[in-house]
Amino acid sequence: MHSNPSQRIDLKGLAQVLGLSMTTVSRALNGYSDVSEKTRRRVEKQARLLGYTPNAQARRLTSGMTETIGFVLGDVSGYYDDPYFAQLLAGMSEVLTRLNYDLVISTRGAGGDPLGGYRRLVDERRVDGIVLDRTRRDDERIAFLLEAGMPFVSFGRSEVSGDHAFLDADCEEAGYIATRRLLGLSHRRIAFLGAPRGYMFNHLRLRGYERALNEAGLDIDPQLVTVTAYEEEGSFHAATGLLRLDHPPTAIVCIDDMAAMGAIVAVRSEGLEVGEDVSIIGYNDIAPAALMDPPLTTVRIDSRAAGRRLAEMLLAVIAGRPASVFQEVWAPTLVVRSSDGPAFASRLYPTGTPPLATTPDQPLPAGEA
Amino acid sequence: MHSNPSQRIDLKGLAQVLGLSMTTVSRALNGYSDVSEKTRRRVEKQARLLGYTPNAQARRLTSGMTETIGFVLGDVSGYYDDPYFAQLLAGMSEVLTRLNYDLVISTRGAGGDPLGGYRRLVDERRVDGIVLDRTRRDDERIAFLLEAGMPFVSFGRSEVSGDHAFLDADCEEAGYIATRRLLGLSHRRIAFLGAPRGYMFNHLRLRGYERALNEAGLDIDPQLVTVTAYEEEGSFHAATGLLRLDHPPTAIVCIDDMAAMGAIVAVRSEGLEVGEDVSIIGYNDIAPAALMDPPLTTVRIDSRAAGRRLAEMLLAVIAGRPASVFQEVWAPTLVVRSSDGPAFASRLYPTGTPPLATTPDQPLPAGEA
DNA sequence: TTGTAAGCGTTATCAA
DNA sequence: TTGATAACGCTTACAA
Repeated sequence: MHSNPSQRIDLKGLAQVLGLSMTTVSRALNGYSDVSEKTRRRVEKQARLLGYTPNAQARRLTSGMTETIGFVLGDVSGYYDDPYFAQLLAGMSEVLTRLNYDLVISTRGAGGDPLGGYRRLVDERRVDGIVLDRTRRDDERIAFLLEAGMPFVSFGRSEVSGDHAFLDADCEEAGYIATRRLLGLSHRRIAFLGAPRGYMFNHLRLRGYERALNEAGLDIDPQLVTVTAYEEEGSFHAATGLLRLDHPPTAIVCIDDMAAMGAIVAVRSEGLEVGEDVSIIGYNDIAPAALMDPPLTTVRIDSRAAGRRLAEMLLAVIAGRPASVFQEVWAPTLVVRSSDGPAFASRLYPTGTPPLATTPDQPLPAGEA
Repeated sequence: MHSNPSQRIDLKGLAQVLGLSMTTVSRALNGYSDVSEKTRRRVEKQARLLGYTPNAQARRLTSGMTETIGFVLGDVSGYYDDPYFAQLLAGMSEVLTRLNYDLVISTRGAGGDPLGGYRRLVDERRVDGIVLDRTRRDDERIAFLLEAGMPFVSFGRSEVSGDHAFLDADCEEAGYIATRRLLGLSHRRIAFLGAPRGYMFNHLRLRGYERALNEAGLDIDPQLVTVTAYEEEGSFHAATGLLRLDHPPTAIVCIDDMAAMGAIVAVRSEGLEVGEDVSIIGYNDIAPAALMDPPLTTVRIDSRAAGRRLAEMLLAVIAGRPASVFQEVWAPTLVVRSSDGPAFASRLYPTGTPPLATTPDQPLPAGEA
């Protein structure tokens, strides 16, 4: 493109070559109206010729804008194995790059401070705005950012969510439609394989699950509601526990597809058939979901689109639009594949009548035909 | 921590409060030796009290360092679904944060220029260094960064790799041990389900595959070497093609675990059993690999550790160490699980003698017992 | 050991 | 329509 990349030219140099002042050149390049069309063209041409590009740091210092938004990784062990996360990133990057914005990823940093990573971004003014995910019911990050006056948008709500921007899936609906689907397949003992209770998405999905059950006239059996360490191994163990109950579930609503994978393995290792003896429904619809065996029935949310939208919202908030305007809840959709099936196919309850939550009167160990 | 977060204090303000010059305060805070211990303590205490943190932009402008390294996402469609990528990021972040470095993620940007994203980072001096991945045999990014004088490190070598830092798995070895493993299980018709030829890792792994076959006295059957679009769907189709050959393979070496997932689905949909009729070996050992059905035998490389090491190397190069010192090739390890098994178990060749590459004399369609 | 002052490369204010 | 000049907040020669 330009002659010599190693010999950078700055605004002053460019102005000198053109016989103009830095001011004029700067304005010509930034599309100000008070520059003659002729001058502008001349400047633009020369800039291109000499490969001039403004120094981002200098521009940031003067303008007070960093043209950067931040994302803080959660704890370092296994949280972000989930492909949904890469999709979220890719989606954000798509729109950010278009607007010449950078996305910086940092981690929480050492030390117990869960706010550490956020403090750094805020205090050192490294970013113009922040994206949060995996919100908790009472999320201290939200309080912190609100008080610091840092623009942000969260992927997920919280119970303290007031005047901030967020994008969220309708988690309650997600839990509801998954459970409804299973009820429609005549399942009566349906388990909920969840994440820790503090997470807002877990809370809401569980609520949807409970609502569906109640509407069907069924009680909630606490034994069927589990909380995992939110990892695949955790879900494997949790699912195994469920399947070894005196009255095991014939269906499991899983908090996400990764958890569903763990559950599938658990079902198999108990000698049972997925989609027959035990139905499984996931959440997210990550790429591997369609390729699993059996292909996973799941509740889909488009994380790449979510990433794009989150970035757009944040950029708008940074630009000064009131944050509370941007509060979106997206409807998830059920993607039916093959990991669920009618309850009567299950060998767990050959008589076809699993006991209700409160009346365990038909003991029958798991894994028997 | 500090009194009023909305009312930032800068170096000048802090100096004023302390009755010192900016210089002294700056040096005290940056650990210079020519500041009296007493002054330093006083400064540090006051700084903490007032919640002073240096403005990152200003520091960057003066120092000429951005304290940021860059990573450019490949094309936007499905490349980074792979969990290995999230691991790489997490690993890099771990060490970067410790040193107060940021990681910025950008995309290639619109327009056909494959160097677009890199140009932006380099020209606008947004980063001190760059990490590349998925190198190609003749990688123009390497040439570009070399010429631009931008420090970088690549995850993967290239054929033009001279004086730059890289970390790579021993890909040839990886292809070799996977193939050896299958040969040891008496397989004779072993396919290679690869990525496009331009990729260096594909090139080397294929070489390892070929070497193992040759050492075993077997010819390479071009029909058994496929190139996919490097996505799961692509590998599904490619694997299906392989299985429908007149003389289908009894084993498939896959370019990565995601491809292996596609292959597994293909095997099943042809009515065959994974690990019996057709053995599958993956690469990477992503988290879901152990949870798949059957658990995937794969060649493991620790991408999180790789991420950490890449960051360390890059930081060293940025600090001025000669790049060519940092050229590491890591040995991969075979993780045996259940997706591979002895050739005699395959119903594809009941007589136990699959034809060699050049002499297809025993036609026997796939999927027959 | 501490302070003065000159940058770093922009953008923005105010005259001309 | 254009041009001096002053910020922006920090680091670092160079003096004291």
